Amino acid sequence: MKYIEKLRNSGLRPTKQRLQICEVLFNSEKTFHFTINDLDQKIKKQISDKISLATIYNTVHAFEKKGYLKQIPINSNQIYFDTNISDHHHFYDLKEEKLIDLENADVGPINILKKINGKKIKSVEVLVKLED
Amino acid sequence: MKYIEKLRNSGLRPTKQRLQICEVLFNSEKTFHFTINDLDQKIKKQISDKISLATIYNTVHAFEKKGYLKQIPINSNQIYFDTNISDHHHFYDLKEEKLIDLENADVGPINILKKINGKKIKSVEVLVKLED
DNA sequence: GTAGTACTTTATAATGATTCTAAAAAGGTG
DNA sequence: CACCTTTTTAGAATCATTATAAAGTACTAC
Repeated sequence: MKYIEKLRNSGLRPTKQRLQICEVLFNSEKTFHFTINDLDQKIKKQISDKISLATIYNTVHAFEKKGYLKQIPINSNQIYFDTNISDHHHFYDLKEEKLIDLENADVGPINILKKINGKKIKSVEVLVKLED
Repeated sequence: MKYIEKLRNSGLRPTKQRLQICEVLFNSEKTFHFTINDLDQKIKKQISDKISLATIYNTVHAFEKKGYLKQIPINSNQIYFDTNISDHHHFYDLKEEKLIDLENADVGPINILKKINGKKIKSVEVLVKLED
């Protein structure tokens, strides 16, 4: 299986559940945005075994920590994740409550002029809210 | 009282509670970031009357809708608000879990090249995550 | 392969922020 | 003041997320 090494290399045991979640998350043409609830539904559709909600939470957090998923900073009652881990940004359509990718090339270069002593920049994320 | 007109002009009755919350939010030299819990604490310290938590929620949402407060897009278990409603951005210190204002001038001009049909840009918000 | 250990999964309970409810209180108008 | 509408309130309800602790599984050494 193609995800066994990936998991092992990052110190995660390649359990059946994790491999199945990898299939759902990473085995698709396009990257996508999801909430835990979205993912739970998707798993129910695509996987015949049942995976407990707690495991889904654990796995998503583990994958995020390892850098296989990114959280999308947005105010919502649920946390949004992205399988696109490249450096990029988002549109947020307020009416449809939908996220749309915004590649780095679609945003001019961003230069943060202010420096904070002893801290370094980990990421720069742009959220563009859209209305009709 | 200086906030009576402000409230009346936006169609909100100037109740005792709303005026007191205005004092706490807007009667300070500097703008600040807060969660509902932060605000609740601040009110308890500064105001002798008790204001119910439900009223604080109602009022903050009403003020946000009227444009007197802004939500800060950030993934957290609590919603962060800002009394600084000018067009600006934020640093987020991951370790200290603290927000720091980033004026527009501290960020180079941002040019969103991609257009979405039938939608217009309402806001562009930048979140810069900081680590040690 | 087996034994031992550490990690993982699981169902369920607990937590905690936010929203809902419906009754009491207060503001606004004539 | 009398009336109607808006607002406040305490407490209950909701819902995403996290904690718990027992059972199951992966890995390592022999």
